[in-house]
Amino acid sequence: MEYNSTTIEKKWQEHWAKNASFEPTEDFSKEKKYILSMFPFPSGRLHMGHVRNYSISDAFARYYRQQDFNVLHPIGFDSFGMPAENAAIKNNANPKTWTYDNIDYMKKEFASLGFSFSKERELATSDELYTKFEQGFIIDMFEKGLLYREKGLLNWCPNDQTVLANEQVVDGCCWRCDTPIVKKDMNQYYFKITKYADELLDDLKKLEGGWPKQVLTMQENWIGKSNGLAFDLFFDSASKEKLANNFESFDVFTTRSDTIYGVSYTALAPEHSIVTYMIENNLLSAEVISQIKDMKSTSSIDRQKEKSGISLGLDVLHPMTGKKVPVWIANFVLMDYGSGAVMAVPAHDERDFDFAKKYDLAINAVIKPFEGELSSDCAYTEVGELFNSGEFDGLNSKKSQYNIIKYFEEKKIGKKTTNYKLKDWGVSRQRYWGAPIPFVHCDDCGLVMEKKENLPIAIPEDIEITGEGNPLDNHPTWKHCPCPTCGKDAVRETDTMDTFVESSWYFLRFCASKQNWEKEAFSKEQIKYWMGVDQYIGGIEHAILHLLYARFFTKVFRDLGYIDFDEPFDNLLTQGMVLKDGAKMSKSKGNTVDPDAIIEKYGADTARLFILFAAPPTQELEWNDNAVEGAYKFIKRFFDRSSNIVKTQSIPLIDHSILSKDEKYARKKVYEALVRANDVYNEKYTFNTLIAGTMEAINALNVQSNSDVWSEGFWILSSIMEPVIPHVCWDISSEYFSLKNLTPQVVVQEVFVEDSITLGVSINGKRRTEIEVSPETQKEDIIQSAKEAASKWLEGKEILKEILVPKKLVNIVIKG
RNA sequence: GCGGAUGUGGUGAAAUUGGUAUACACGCCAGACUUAGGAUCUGGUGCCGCAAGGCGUGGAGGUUCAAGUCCUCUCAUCCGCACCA
Repeated sequence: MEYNSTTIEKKWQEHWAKNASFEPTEDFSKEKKYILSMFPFPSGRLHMGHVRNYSISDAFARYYRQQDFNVLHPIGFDSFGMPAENAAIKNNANPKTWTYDNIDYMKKEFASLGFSFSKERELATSDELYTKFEQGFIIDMFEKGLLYREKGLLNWCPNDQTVLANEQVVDGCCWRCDTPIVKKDMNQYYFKITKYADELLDDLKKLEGGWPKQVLTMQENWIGKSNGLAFDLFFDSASKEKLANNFESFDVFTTRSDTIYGVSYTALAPEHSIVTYMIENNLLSAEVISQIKDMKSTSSIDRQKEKSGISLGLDVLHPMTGKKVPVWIANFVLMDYGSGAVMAVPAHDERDFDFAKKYDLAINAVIKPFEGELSSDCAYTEVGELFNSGEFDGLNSKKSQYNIIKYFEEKKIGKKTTNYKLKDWGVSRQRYWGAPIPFVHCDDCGLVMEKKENLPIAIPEDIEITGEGNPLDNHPTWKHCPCPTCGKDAVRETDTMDTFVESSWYFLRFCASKQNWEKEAFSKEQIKYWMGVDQYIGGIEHAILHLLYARFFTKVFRDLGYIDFDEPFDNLLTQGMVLKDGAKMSKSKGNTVDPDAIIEKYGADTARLFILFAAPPTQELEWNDNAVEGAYKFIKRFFDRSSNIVKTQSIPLIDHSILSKDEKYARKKVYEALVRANDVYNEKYTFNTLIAGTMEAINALNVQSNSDVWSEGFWILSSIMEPVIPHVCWDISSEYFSLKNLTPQVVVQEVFVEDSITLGVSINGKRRTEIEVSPETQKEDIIQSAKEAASKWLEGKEILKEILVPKKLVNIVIKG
């Protein structure tokens, strides 16, 4: 029979659907594996990145099913978000219709690729049931003080007309549409992720080994913990007077307490409250005010180009010397880090140095190198010896930090402080297609949470999407509701949640079985059994955003008593990108390959085989049409050779000793592939080598004709390849083995016993020739024959040493 | 600047973790079968050299009987963060 991918794949996809082959059991006594790939946004069609992602997770899921684990391999859709709304604006479609149509299409694509997802637990985060549970969690978090509403300076995307979290601002631009963001002062809801900063940082240690180093480092940098000293700088009396005694002092933070004696000026962020006060009370000239305004409206990228500042005409008193120190505004001081004010030590900080040079400010050196001279051309930022530092003179600068912080603490003028780059997670979005934040604004009661029995607060479907303003806000009736507390007329919150809220707990929802699907988000017992995720697979682009938020939610849910573990994902595999012509596949570059077209031409098995064969999963994958063709040819050959199998219900018993050399070699290659397969699925994840091993085995089988060896070979090979090319393997397996070989395979050791061994012979480590010996040959005899074989190179030379590496080589060390 | 990674044939990539470098595949070359093939099959294919042989894992050193693998320095590329006080 000729290989026909379409009929074979259709046949087995129908079989799997009919038999619900991939549903996990509720038998919690079985060992489990939770295999999860990051769920897709329903953009309309799968792209090759998706195919790669799910081909990897499917290989794991199918392997562990064969190994008799209870496997959970769920799929869902991260279906809220702006593209749905943008599509609606563009095509005058309804976001819900658009989304669910896309989901239906993508589900068909999943099926046509043969992915073994659990169907029962399929979900879309825009489902009202999902919203209901999520809003319940939000209320719980609010009650615990982990969600709060506050006015703040926010990242605003003028194109998407919404606020963005810090994590969603990439190079000063919107992560979605690349529009430069602007700062906007408005009310916003925040998750108190900073409360967990230390734990999120410390627990990265628990993930070592299971997560790629790169991701751990990125999270560590993002949290950005630094230790230092915080203290107040007090104004002198003239300055206090200027400020009408509204300000006594301001707070600064430094990691370089050792440079305290070198402070020669201080700098405030242009957004600092003292600056704002001075502007509002006409303490600055019109020209200065306009300069500050310019500074504020400059994007963070442009601010980096050149340092600029303005003297405020104020002085503070140096905490150690009591000398006057001028106060400046500087564009490089960021309002959202520390207190928005710094002490400046130009002698030992490059930024401070540049600024001091530009504005001709004093440069007071207080650290000198242990050896050599201090240069005045640049800031000396290395460790050295303190001088001009009062009682601390002569100390090692690094070590003196301890003494100086201690001094501040004893005098009660400052204290040891830890700062983080991590900010609270702003979650409200001024958009329609999201889960409403379940709060109500009441004139009498203020901000009130919705009652849980009223959940979900679903979004209305009869909306008009114009692209201007928030459709929820514009809806004639939706936002009007009774106050949950006093019953008076009140107004609903019209902000919806960041879609990253949905993806922060979907992996927990997947643990819920269909029985209690409606009743509860998940049960403790189910969570206890299924979590943590044994293998999580997704793109590196989520290294910070999603993966940090999901870790945060896990810790919050633990503290709320829903779960009792700290980390959600035991192992993380970050797949590489799919490239074509050296660039990431993207519509804008026009270098995409449509998975549907590949499936139609070659079949899903070919697509999956190519993707897993062309590169290890963590590396970039370069698309190559010829190599896809090659994968197709291999499957055809694989299928074609299966005609050599004799039908059997169990693996054939073979007397190895009577086999020919070729037959023995073929068996060895088959079992080598099996050994490699176990290695790959359990440890290395380099599917490319497993596939290469199978190809070698087929090549070796092909030069012999023993039907038992063929049958045994296919019994094993179609088992280990099933996770990769499931359709053709099920077809062969059902035709010849009644599917009985899709089980754990036992490695037969006898095939590795060789009749003779080929050893390389090296002289001084350089390979010269080889010898063939029987496995029983004694060391002396082996070396003797090695010498004979290499006599040409040994003539007249003095032998210094003879080394035998069993089964590998002989190395003879000679003089000269 | 800080951090993380990666450098192996014409190409994608292997190398049992210190033991015969380039498995497997793509491409290319030759041959067979063909009216023909971009189908199939067989063989060849790191570089230099007629050969013997020499050279060869970004580069330079080092450790070792033995280095793609370990150490030191260095170069290049990619990714992330970045005026973070």
